[in-house]
Amino acid sequence: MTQPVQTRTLKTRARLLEAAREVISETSHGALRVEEVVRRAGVAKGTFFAHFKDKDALMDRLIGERMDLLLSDLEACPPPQSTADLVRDLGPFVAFMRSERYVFDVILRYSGAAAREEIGPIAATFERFILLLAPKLAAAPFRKDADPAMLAEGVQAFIFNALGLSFCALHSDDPLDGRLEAYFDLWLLPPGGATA
Amino acid sequence: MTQPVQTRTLKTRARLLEAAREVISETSHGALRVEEVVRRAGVAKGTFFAHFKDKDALMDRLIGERMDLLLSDLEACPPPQSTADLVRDLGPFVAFMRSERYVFDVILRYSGAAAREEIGPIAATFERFILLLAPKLAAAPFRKDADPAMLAEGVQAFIFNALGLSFCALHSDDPLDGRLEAYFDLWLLPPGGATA
DNA sequence: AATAAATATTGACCGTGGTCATTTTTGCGA
DNA sequence: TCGCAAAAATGACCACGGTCAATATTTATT
Repeated sequence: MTQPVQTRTLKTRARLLEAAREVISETSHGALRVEEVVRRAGVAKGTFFAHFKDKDALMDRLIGERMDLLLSDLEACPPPQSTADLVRDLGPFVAFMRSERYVFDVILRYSGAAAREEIGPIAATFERFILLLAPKLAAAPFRKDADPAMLAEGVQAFIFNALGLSFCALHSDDPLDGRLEAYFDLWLLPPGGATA
Repeated sequence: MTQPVQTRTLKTRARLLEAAREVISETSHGALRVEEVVRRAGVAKGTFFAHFKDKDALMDRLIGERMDLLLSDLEACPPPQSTADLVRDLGPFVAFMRSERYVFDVILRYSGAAAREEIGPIAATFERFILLLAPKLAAAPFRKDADPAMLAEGVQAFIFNALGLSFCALHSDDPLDGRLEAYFDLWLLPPGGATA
Protein backbone atom coordinates (compact mmCIF):
# COMPACT_ATOMS: atom_id res chain seq x y z
CA MET A 1 0.00 0.00 0.00
CA THR A 2 1.14 3.52 -0.68
CA GLN A 3 -1.18 5.67 1.45
CA PRO A 4 -4.17 4.58 3.47
CA VAL A 5 -6.29 7.05 1.52
CA GLN A 6 -6.13 8.47 -1.94
CA THR A 7 -5.69 12.16 -2.44
CA ARG A 8 -9.03 12.10 -4.18
CA THR A 9 -10.63 11.03 -0.92
CA LEU A 10 -9.05 13.90 0.95
CA LYS A 11 -10.13 16.35 -1.69
CA THR A 12 -13.72 15.17 -1.72
CA ARG A 13 -13.94 15.26 2.06
CA ALA A 14 -12.48 18.76 2.12
CA ARG A 15 -15.02 19.88 -0.47
CA LEU A 16 -17.85 18.42 1.60
CA LEU A 17 -16.63 20.13 4.75
CA GLU A 18 -16.14 23.44 2.99
CA ALA A 19 -19.60 23.25 1.45
CA ALA A 20 -21.07 22.48 4.86
CA ARG A 21 -19.29 25.42 6.49
CA GLU A 22 -20.60 27.62 3.72
CA VAL A 23 -24.18 26.51 4.22
CA ILE A 24 -23.94 27.01 7.98
CA SER A 25 -22.41 30.45 7.66
CA GLU A 26 -25.21 31.47 5.33
CA THR A 27 -28.03 29.99 7.37
CA SER A 28 -27.53 28.01 10.58
CA HIS A 29 -26.49 24.59 11.80
CA GLY A 30 -30.09 23.48 12.13
CA ALA A 31 -30.92 24.49 8.57
CA LEU A 32 -28.20 22.37 7.01
CA ARG A 33 -29.47 19.79 4.52
CA VAL A 34 -27.26 17.00 3.29
CA GLU A 35 -28.64 17.38 -0.21
CA GLU A 36 -27.61 21.02 -0.28
CA VAL A 37 -24.11 20.13 0.90
CA VAL A 38 -23.58 17.49 -1.77
CA ARG A 39 -25.03 19.78 -4.41
CA ARG A 40 -22.50 22.48 -3.56
CA ALA A 41 -19.68 19.99 -3.26
CA GLY A 42 -20.63 18.57 -6.64
CA VAL A 43 -20.85 14.97 -5.51
CA ALA A 44 -23.60 12.39 -5.19
CA LYS A 45 -25.51 11.84 -2.00
CA GLY A 46 -24.02 8.42 -1.41
CA THR A 47 -20.57 9.95 -1.39
CA PHE A 48 -21.46 12.00 1.64
CA PHE A 49 -22.26 8.89 3.61
CA ALA A 50 -19.06 7.24 2.49
CA HIS A 51 -17.22 10.06 4.25
CA PHE A 52 -19.45 10.60 7.28
CA LYS A 53 -21.36 7.93 9.11
CA ASP A 54 -24.38 10.19 9.22
CA LYS A 55 -25.32 13.85 9.30
CA ASP A 56 -24.65 13.97 13.02
CA ALA A 57 -21.07 12.86 12.48
CA LEU A 58 -20.54 15.87 10.24
CA MET A 59 -22.08 18.11 12.87
CA ASP A 60 -19.96 16.50 15.55
CA ARG A 61 -16.89 17.44 13.57
CA LEU A 62 -17.93 20.98 12.63
CA ILE A 63 -19.23 21.89 16.05
CA GLY A 64 -16.25 20.23 17.67
CA GLU A 65 -13.80 22.31 15.70
CA ARG A 66 -15.61 25.52 16.58
CA MET A 67 -15.60 24.63 20.25
CA ASP A 68 -11.94 23.77 20.06
CA LEU A 69 -11.14 27.25 18.80
CA LEU A 70 -13.16 28.77 21.61
CA LEU A 71 -11.35 26.56 24.10
CA SER A 72 -8.01 27.86 22.91
CA ASP A 73 -9.17 31.35 23.81
CA LEU A 74 -10.19 30.09 27.22
CA GLU A 75 -6.80 28.45 27.58
CA ALA A 76 -5.11 31.78 27.08
CA CYS A 77 -6.95 33.36 30.02
CA PRO A 78 -5.12 33.66 33.32
CA PRO A 79 -6.61 31.77 36.27
CA PRO A 80 -9.82 33.47 37.40
CA GLN A 81 -9.71 35.46 40.60
CA SER A 82 -13.41 34.96 41.31
CA THR A 83 -16.41 33.01 40.13
CA ALA A 84 -17.48 36.12 38.25
CA ASP A 85 -14.18 36.02 36.39
CA LEU A 86 -14.78 32.40 35.56
CA VAL A 87 -18.24 33.10 34.21
CA ARG A 88 -16.82 35.87 32.08
CA ASP A 89 -13.98 33.72 30.71
CA LEU A 90 -16.44 30.96 29.90
CA GLY A 91 -18.66 33.45 28.09
CA PRO A 92 -17.82 32.82 24.42
CA PHE A 93 -17.76 29.06 24.87
CA VAL A 94 -21.14 29.09 26.55
CA ALA A 95 -22.51 31.58 24.04
CA PHE A 96 -21.73 29.24 21.17
CA MET A 97 -23.37 26.31 22.94
CA ARG A 98 -26.56 28.30 23.30
CA SER A 99 -26.42 29.96 19.91
CA GLU A 100 -28.89 27.43 18.52
CA ARG A 101 -31.12 24.93 20.19
CA TYR A 102 -30.01 22.40 17.58
CA VAL A 103 -26.35 22.99 18.39
CA PHE A 104 -27.00 22.48 22.07
CA ASP A 105 -28.86 19.25 21.36
CA VAL A 106 -26.02 17.88 19.27
CA ILE A 107 -23.48 18.86 21.92
CA LEU A 108 -25.53 17.20 24.62
CA ARG A 109 -25.86 14.02 22.62
CA TYR A 110 -22.19 13.83 21.78
CA SER A 111 -20.62 15.24 24.93
CA GLY A 112 -20.37 11.78 26.43
CA ALA A 113 -18.64 10.04 23.55
CA ALA A 114 -21.88 9.32 21.78
CA ALA A 115 -22.70 5.68 22.30
CA ARG A 116 -19.75 4.72 20.14
CA GLU A 117 -16.50 3.33 21.43
CA GLU A 118 -14.59 5.79 19.33
CA ILE A 119 -14.40 9.22 20.88
CA GLY A 120 -15.71 12.00 18.67
CA PRO A 121 -14.61 15.62 18.28
CA ILE A 122 -17.16 17.07 20.71
CA ALA A 123 -16.37 14.50 23.37
CA ALA A 124 -12.67 15.17 22.84
CA THR A 125 -13.32 18.86 23.32
CA PHE A 126 -14.91 18.22 26.67
CA GLU A 127 -11.98 16.09 27.71
CA ARG A 128 -9.78 18.98 26.80
CA PHE A 129 -12.09 21.30 28.69
CA ILE A 130 -11.56 19.36 31.91
CA LEU A 131 -7.82 19.05 31.39
CA LEU A 132 -7.51 22.73 30.68
CA LEU A 133 -9.80 24.03 33.37
CA ALA A 134 -8.55 21.87 36.25
CA PRO A 135 -5.17 23.59 36.69
CA LYS A 136 -6.80 26.99 36.36
CA LEU A 137 -9.23 26.17 39.13
CA ALA A 138 -6.37 24.87 41.24
CA ALA A 139 -4.52 28.14 40.75
CA ALA A 140 -7.60 30.20 41.56
CA PRO A 141 -8.73 31.18 45.07
CA PHE A 142 -11.20 28.31 45.20
CA ARG A 143 -11.67 25.37 47.52
CA LYS A 144 -8.63 23.13 47.90
CA ASP A 145 -10.24 20.07 49.40
CA ALA A 146 -11.25 18.53 46.10
CA ASP A 147 -9.60 17.09 43.03
CA PRO A 148 -9.38 19.95 40.51
CA ALA A 149 -10.49 17.65 37.70
CA MET A 150 -13.62 16.87 39.64
CA LEU A 151 -14.26 20.55 40.24
CA ALA A 152 -13.95 21.07 36.51
CA GLU A 153 -16.42 18.28 35.83
CA GLY A 154 -18.83 20.02 38.17
CA VAL A 155 -18.40 23.27 36.29
CA GLN A 156 -19.25 21.42 33.10
CA ALA A 157 -22.31 19.83 34.68
CA PHE A 158 -23.58 23.19 35.90
CA ILE A 159 -23.06 24.76 32.51
CA PHE A 160 -25.22 22.07 30.91
CA ASN A 161 -27.83 22.47 33.60
CA ALA A 162 -27.98 26.24 33.33
CA LEU A 163 -28.10 26.06 29.55
CA GLY A 164 -30.91 23.53 29.60
CA LEU A 165 -32.92 25.82 31.81
CA SER A 166 -32.02 28.87 29.78
CA PHE A 167 -33.61 27.36 26.69
CA CYS A 168 -36.83 27.01 28.63
CA ALA A 169 -38.04 30.50 29.21
CA LEU A 170 -36.42 32.51 26.48
CA HIS A 171 -34.92 35.13 28.71
CA SER A 172 -31.81 37.02 27.73
CA ASP A 173 -28.23 36.33 28.79
CA ASP A 174 -28.39 37.87 32.23
CA PRO A 175 -30.22 35.15 34.14
CA LEU A 176 -27.86 32.56 32.70
CA ASP A 177 -24.73 34.27 33.96
CA GLY A 178 -26.31 34.90 37.33
CA ARG A 179 -27.39 31.33 37.67
CA LEU A 180 -23.96 30.06 36.68
CA GLU A 181 -22.28 32.30 39.19
CA ALA A 182 -24.59 31.13 41.95
CA TYR A 183 -23.78 27.50 41.15
CA PHE A 184 -20.07 28.20 41.01
CA ASP A 185 -20.12 30.07 44.31
CA LEU A 186 -21.52 27.04 46.04
CA TRP A 187 -19.41 24.53 44.19
CA LEU A 188 -16.05 26.28 44.05
CA LEU A 189 -15.83 28.63 46.99
CA PRO A 190 -14.68 27.40 50.38
CA PRO A 191 -17.61 27.75 52.79
CA GLY A 192 -17.19 30.66 55.18
CA GLY A 193 -15.76 32.90 52.48
CA ALA A 194 -18.58 35.37 52.75
CA THR A 195 -17.92 37.67 49.83
CA ALA A 196 -19.20 36.42 46.51
CA MET B 1 -69.82 24.98 24.92
CA THR B 2 -70.37 21.79 26.82
CA GLN B 3 -66.96 20.13 26.93
CA PRO B 4 -63.76 21.37 25.36
CA VAL B 5 -63.35 17.99 23.66
CA GLN B 6 -65.66 15.34 22.36
CA THR B 7 -65.67 11.90 23.93
CA ARG B 8 -64.58 10.60 20.56
CA THR B 9 -61.39 12.61 20.89
CA LEU B 10 -60.67 11.16 24.29
CA LYS B 11 -61.24 7.65 23.05
CA THR B 12 -58.99 8.04 20.05
CA ARG B 13 -56.21 9.54 22.12
CA ALA B 14 -56.50 6.76 24.66
CA ARG B 15 -56.28 4.18 21.90
CA LEU B 16 -53.17 5.85 20.50
CA LEU B 17 -51.54 5.94 23.92
CA GLU B 18 -52.43 2.35 24.64
CA ALA B 19 -51.09 1.21 21.28
CA ALA B 20 -47.88 3.13 21.91
CA ARG B 21 -47.44 1.57 25.36
CA GLU B 22 -47.99 -1.81 23.78
CA VAL B 23 -45.33 -1.29 21.13
CA ILE B 24 -42.84 -0.03 23.69
CA SER B 25 -43.44 -2.92 26.04
CA GLU B 26 -42.88 -5.36 23.19
CA THR B 27 -39.80 -3.64 21.78
CA SER B 28 -38.34 -0.41 23.16
CA HIS B 29 -38.90 3.32 23.12
CA GLY B 30 -36.37 3.79 20.36
CA ALA B 31 -38.03 1.20 18.14
CA LEU B 32 -41.42 2.87 18.18
CA ARG B 33 -42.74 3.84 14.75
CA VAL B 34 -45.69 6.17 14.37
CA GLU B 35 -47.03 4.04 11.54
CA GLU B 36 -47.10 0.99 13.79
CA VAL B 37 -48.92 2.92 16.49
CA VAL B 38 -51.65 4.18 14.18
CA ARG B 39 -52.00 0.73 12.63
CA ARG B 40 -52.65 -0.81 16.03
CA ALA B 41 -54.91 2.01 17.09
CA GLY B 42 -56.86 1.61 13.87
CA VAL B 43 -56.66 5.25 12.83
CA ALA B 44 -55.03 7.17 10.00
CA LYS B 45 -51.62 8.70 10.30
CA GLY B 46 -52.92 12.22 10.21
CA THR B 47 -55.01 11.52 13.27
CA PHE B 48 -51.88 10.88 15.30
CA PHE B 49 -50.59 14.34 14.52
CA ALA B 50 -53.93 15.88 15.37
CA HIS B 51 -53.44 14.51 18.89
CA PHE B 52 -49.69 14.95 19.33
CA LYS B 53 -47.61 17.75 17.92
CA ASP B 54 -45.00 15.25 16.86
CA LYS B 55 -43.57 11.89 17.84
CA ASP B 56 -41.45 13.54 20.52
CA ALA B 57 -44.54 14.92 22.20
CA LEU B 58 -45.86 11.39 22.57
CA MET B 59 -42.54 10.28 24.00
CA ASP B 60 -42.50 13.27 26.32
CA ARG B 61 -45.81 12.15 27.69
CA LEU B 62 -45.04 8.42 27.96
CA ILE B 63 -41.59 8.89 29.44
CA GLY B 64 -42.91 11.61 31.72
CA GLU B 65 -45.57 9.37 33.18
CA ARG B 66 -43.06 6.60 33.83
CA MET B 67 -40.73 8.99 35.59
CA ASP B 68 -43.59 10.36 37.62
CA LEU B 69 -44.33 6.90 38.96
CA LEU B 70 -40.69 6.42 39.86
CA LEU B 71 -40.68 9.80 41.58
CA SER B 72 -43.57 8.75 43.77
CA ASP B 73 -41.47 5.88 45.01
CA LEU B 74 -38.66 8.28 45.73
CA GLU B 75 -41.08 10.53 47.56
CA ALA B 76 -41.96 7.67 49.89
CA CYS B 77 -38.36 7.25 51.00
CA PRO B 78 -37.30 8.80 54.31
CA PRO B 79 -34.60 11.47 54.15
CA PRO B 80 -31.24 9.87 53.32
CA GLN B 81 -28.71 9.54 56.12
CA SER B 82 -25.76 9.59 53.77
CA THR B 83 -24.86 10.22 50.16
CA ALA B 84 -24.80 6.45 49.68
CA ASP B 85 -28.41 6.35 50.84
CA LEU B 86 -29.26 9.06 48.38
CA VAL B 87 -27.63 7.19 45.51
CA ARG B 88 -29.57 4.08 46.48
CA ASP B 89 -32.90 5.90 46.70
CA LEU B 90 -32.28 7.53 43.34
CA GLY B 91 -31.49 4.12 41.84
CA PRO B 92 -34.72 3.21 40.03
CA PHE B 93 -35.18 6.73 38.70
CA VAL B 94 -31.66 6.81 37.33
CA ALA B 95 -31.94 3.26 36.03
CA PHE B 96 -34.91 4.20 33.89
CA MET B 97 -33.12 7.24 32.51
CA ARG B 98 -30.24 5.09 31.37
CA SER B 99 -32.35 2.16 30.21
CA GLU B 100 -32.06 3.30 26.61
CA ARG B 101 -29.84 5.83 24.97
CA TYR B 102 -32.90 7.11 23.12
CA VAL B 103 -34.80 7.62 26.36
CA PHE B 104 -31.91 9.57 27.83
CA ASP B 105 -31.73 11.75 24.74
CA VAL B 106 -35.42 12.56 24.89
CA ILE B 107 -35.19 13.34 28.59
CA LEU B 108 -32.22 15.61 28.04
CA ARG B 109 -33.97 17.44 25.27
CA TYR B 110 -37.16 17.94 27.23
CA SER B 111 -35.83 18.38 30.75
CA GLY B 112 -35.63 22.11 30.28
CA ALA B 113 -39.16 22.69 29.03
CA ALA B 114 -38.22 21.92 25.48
CA ALA B 115 -38.00 25.16 23.59
CA ARG B 116 -41.73 25.60 23.93
CA GLU B 117 -43.36 28.04 26.30
CA GLU B 118 -45.71 25.35 27.49
CA ILE B 119 -44.13 23.06 30.04
CA GLY B 120 -44.22 19.40 29.10
CA PRO B 121 -44.53 16.24 31.21
CA ILE B 122 -40.80 15.55 31.48
CA ALA B 123 -40.01 19.12 32.45
CA ALA B 124 -42.84 18.99 34.98
CA THR B 125 -41.33 15.83 36.42
CA PHE B 126 -38.03 17.57 36.98
CA GLU B 127 -39.78 20.45 38.67
CA ARG B 128 -41.41 17.92 40.93
CA PHE B 129 -38.02 16.28 41.44
CA ILE B 130 -36.56 19.51 42.80
CA LEU B 131 -39.58 20.26 44.95
CA LEU B 132 -39.58 16.78 46.38
CA LEU B 133 -35.87 16.39 46.91
CA ALA B 134 -35.18 19.78 48.48
CA PRO B 135 -36.90 19.11 51.84
CA LYS B 136 -35.32 15.67 51.99
CA LEU B 137 -31.87 17.16 51.55
CA ALA B 138 -32.68 19.77 54.18
CA ALA B 139 -33.68 17.02 56.60
CA ALA B 140 -30.55 14.99 55.85
CA PRO B 141 -27.15 15.45 57.50
CA PHE B 142 -25.89 17.56 54.61
CA ARG B 143 -24.54 21.08 54.33
CA LYS B 144 -26.84 23.78 55.68
CA ASP B 145 -25.27 26.83 54.09
CA ALA B 146 -27.15 26.53 50.82
CA ASP B 147 -30.70 26.78 49.56
CA PRO B 148 -32.03 23.20 49.52
CA ALA B 149 -33.64 23.77 46.13
CA MET B 150 -30.27 24.70 44.75
CA LEU B 151 -28.69 21.63 46.26
CA ALA B 152 -31.39 19.58 44.56
CA GLU B 153 -30.65 21.26 41.24
CA GLY B 154 -27.05 20.32 41.67
CA VAL B 155 -28.02 16.72 42.32
CA GLN B 156 -29.96 16.77 39.09
CA ALA B 157 -27.05 18.28 37.19
CA PHE B 158 -24.67 15.64 38.49
CA ILE B 159 -27.07 12.87 37.57
CA PHE B 160 -27.19 14.13 33.99
CA ASN B 161 -23.44 14.46 33.90
CA ALA B 162 -22.77 11.01 35.30
CA LEU B 163 -25.32 9.49 32.95
CA GLY B 164 -23.83 11.20 29.94
CA LEU B 165 -20.45 9.78 30.80
CA SER B 166 -21.88 6.37 31.59
CA PHE B 167 -23.20 6.03 28.06
CA CYS B 168 -19.69 6.54 26.80
CA ALA B 169 -17.78 3.47 27.82
CA LEU B 170 -20.45 0.86 28.26
CA HIS B 171 -19.43 -0.15 31.75
CA SER B 172 -21.91 -1.64 34.19
CA ASP B 173 -23.79 0.12 36.97
CA ASP B 174 -20.99 0.24 39.47
CA PRO B 175 -18.93 3.11 38.13
CA LEU B 176 -22.07 5.19 37.77
CA ASP B 177 -23.06 4.82 41.41
CA GLY B 178 -19.50 5.45 42.55
CA ARG B 179 -19.21 8.53 40.42
CA LEU B 180 -22.53 9.85 41.66
CA GLU B 181 -21.55 9.32 45.26
CA ALA B 182 -18.26 11.12 44.74
CA TYR B 183 -20.07 14.10 43.25
CA PHE B 184 -22.63 14.13 46.03
CA ASP B 185 -19.96 13.92 48.73
CA LEU B 186 -18.37 17.07 47.43
CA TRP B 187 -21.61 18.87 46.74
CA LEU B 188 -23.70 17.92 49.74
CA LEU B 189 -21.38 17.18 52.60
CA PRO B 190 -20.07 19.98 54.81
CA PRO B 191 -16.31 20.16 54.34
CA GLY B 192 -14.38 18.77 57.25
CA GLY B 193 -16.72 15.82 57.65
CA ALA B 194 -13.98 13.33 56.89
CA THR B 195 -15.88 10.07 56.60
CA ALA B 196 -17.52 9.49 53.24
C1' DA C 1 -86.11 17.30 11.86
C1' DA C 2 -83.29 20.43 8.96
C1' DT C 3 -79.43 23.19 8.56
C1' DA C 4 -75.21 25.26 9.73
C1' DA C 5 -70.94 25.58 12.26
C1' DA C 6 -67.34 23.38 14.64
C1' DT C 7 -64.52 19.56 15.28
C1' DA C 8 -62.33 15.16 14.13
C1' DT C 9 -60.55 11.93 10.65
C1' DT C 10 -58.57 10.56 6.42
C1' DG C 11 -54.80 9.17 3.30
C1' DA C 12 -52.23 10.70 -0.63
C1' DC C 13 -48.31 13.30 -0.66
C1' DC C 14 -43.78 15.46 0.59
C1' DG C 15 -38.98 16.29 2.62
C1' DT C 16 -35.06 14.47 4.08
C1' DG C 17 -31.82 11.19 6.07
C1' DG C 18 -29.81 7.02 4.84
C1' DT C 19 -28.80 2.40 1.82
C1' DC C 20 -26.67 -0.39 -1.65
C1' DA C 21 -25.95 -2.76 -6.11
C1' DT C 22 -23.69 -0.93 -9.95
C1' DT C 23 -20.28 1.83 -12.32
C1' DT C 24 -16.15 4.63 -12.53
C1' DT C 25 -11.58 5.79 -11.16
C1' DT C 26 -7.15 4.74 -9.33
C1' DG C 27 -2.82 2.38 -8.38
C1' DC C 28 0.10 -1.31 -9.65
C1' DG C 29 2.45 -5.31 -11.53
C1' DA C 30 3.63 -7.62 -15.81
C1' DT D 1 0.43 -0.05 -22.21
C1' DC D 2 -2.69 -3.34 -20.77
C1' DG D 3 -5.35 -5.72 -17.54
C1' DC D 4 -7.02 -6.16 -12.80
C1' DA D 5 -8.16 -5.66 -8.07
C1' DA D 6 -9.18 -2.30 -4.62
C1' DA D 7 -11.13 2.03 -3.51
C1' DA D 8 -14.35 5.66 -4.45
C1' DA D 9 -18.41 7.62 -6.47
C1' DT D 10 -23.05 7.18 -8.22
C1' DG D 11 -28.09 7.78 -8.03
C1' DA D 12 -32.29 5.18 -7.86
C1' DC D 13 -34.50 3.66 -4.02
C1' DC D 14 -36.38 3.17 0.76
C1' DA D 15 -38.02 4.44 5.61
C1' DC D 16 -40.26 7.31 8.29
C1' DG D 17 -41.80 11.67 10.32
C1' DG D 18 -44.83 15.13 9.20
C1' DT D 19 -48.55 18.08 6.16
C1' DC D 20 -52.95 19.42 4.40
C1' DA D 21 -57.01 19.82 1.45
C1' DA D 22 -60.88 17.04 1.36
C1' DT D 23 -64.37 14.34 3.88
C1' DA D 24 -67.02 12.66 7.72
C1' DT D 25 -68.96 13.25 12.20
C1' DT D 26 -70.68 15.69 16.07
C1' DT D 27 -72.95 19.62 18.29
C1' DA D 28 -75.73 23.82 18.35
C1' DT D 29 -79.61 26.48 16.53
C1' DT D 30 -84.20 27.09 14.69
